[in-house]
Amino acid sequence: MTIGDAAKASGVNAKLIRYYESIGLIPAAGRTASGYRVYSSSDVNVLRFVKRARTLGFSIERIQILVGLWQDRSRSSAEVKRVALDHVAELEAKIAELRAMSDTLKHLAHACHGDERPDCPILRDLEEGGGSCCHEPPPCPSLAGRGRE
Amino acid sequence: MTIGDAAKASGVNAKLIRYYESIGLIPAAGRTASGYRVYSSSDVNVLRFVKRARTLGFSIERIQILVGLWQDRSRSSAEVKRVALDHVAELEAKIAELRAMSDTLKHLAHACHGDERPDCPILRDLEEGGGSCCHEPPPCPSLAGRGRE
DNA sequence: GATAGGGCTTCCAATGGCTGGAAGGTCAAG
DNA sequence: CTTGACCTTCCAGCCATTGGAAGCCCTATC
Repeated sequence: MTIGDAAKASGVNAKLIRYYESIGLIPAAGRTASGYRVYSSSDVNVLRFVKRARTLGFSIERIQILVGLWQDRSRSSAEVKRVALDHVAELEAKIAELRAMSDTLKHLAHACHGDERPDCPILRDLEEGGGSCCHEPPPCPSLAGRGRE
Repeated sequence: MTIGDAAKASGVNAKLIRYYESIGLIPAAGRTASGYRVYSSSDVNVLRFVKRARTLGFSIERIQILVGLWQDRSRSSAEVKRVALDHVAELEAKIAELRAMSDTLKHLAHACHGDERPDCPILRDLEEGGGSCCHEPPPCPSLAGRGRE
């Protein structure tokens, strides 16, 4: 199997296969006399494993660990589960971060008329650093210390 | 004000200020005779605007647009709102993607005993490409509707 | 045997949004 | 005058790819 065949069989781009080899995620493939990389069906299985893991958002670093565990018959499922749950924790943290951004912006956009007039709470928030998302008429002197230190 | 002062006042790293200048996000600062960059308090306001926009996850490209609208007195709030809602849509798409990953992994991790035995549904999923996350003997047709499509 | 095409090889560069370091100039205080 | 904190530029790296250029290999056709 050439790299192109392995790419088709695994769903991983030939270019990406070379990259994965270059960073040591997968072992260096064998070569023909003329220098072409040669792959077996078990190499393709590894590539598919990597592809699926990437689809689930695992970093290359964690995939390296997972591949190692996968090929280690004396692994414990606890080890695998820990890697997975570490990743879940990172995903959840990222989701919470994006969720906060989105909610803030939805709130601001909701308060924005979205018409031809220039007045806009979104820009006001960006200008003021988000300190006072609610832009009430009273000049709120209590906010004097807002964000400048 | 030197770049260090502007950094302190705006909360944007001096290095990042130079970077923002280099990519054209902010205009090139004035210089002293000896080549030091000089900033005014309005420059600091721009930097704070950029910082807040980055905090809300806006791309540099969109921040450029937002800064332009901010400084355009004849802007319409509709333009600003559209930029914001485009960004919200991207955030929501990303959240959905991460949510799907996280849910799949949580499901798999839940099914994993997490003990000293090597048998692990997480690795099985990665191996099989996620085609059959439920590896039960019965093909569980009742689960057809939930999130799997 | 020449040629055309596809696939393979390597290396380099770019993406986004920074961050770090090296090598050197500048400035104020002691 | 020296120290040290600041400033300057440039280069390189992070993550996980993707793209392109230049050139070799292999097969098929004429």
